[in-house]
Amino acid sequence: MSAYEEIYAIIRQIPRGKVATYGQIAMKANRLGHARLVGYALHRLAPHQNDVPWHRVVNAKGEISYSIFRQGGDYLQRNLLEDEGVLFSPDEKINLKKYQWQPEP
DNA sequence: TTAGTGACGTCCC
DNA sequence: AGGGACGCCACTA
Repeated sequence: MSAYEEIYAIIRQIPRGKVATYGQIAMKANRLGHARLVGYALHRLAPHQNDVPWHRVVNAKGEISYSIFRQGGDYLQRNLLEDEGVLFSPDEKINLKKYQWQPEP
């Protein structure tokens, strides 16, 4: 089981209507402080891995982080989240206080 | 085997 | 308050 598969497994646990931050996932994957790995794992995520809710992963500020090379991707992610009931602030941010996933112990 | 790369987080002005 | 710089590890060619 590679480190990335661990990360994917954790992201799969994010419930519908909630979001998680990269740092949060890194922490649960026993990779404290390695948020970049989480980001890279998602970058490497193949399109057919539809069981991984990648759109529920945002940065620590509650903003959408997406590859700048994929144009329009941010719009797609926002759309998917709004579909699940996650509302955005006027400045395109998510209220983490309200929507951040709090993993069960 | 070595080097390059990549969806972030945090500290310091 | 806002912006800039650095660090970190896994994976591919």
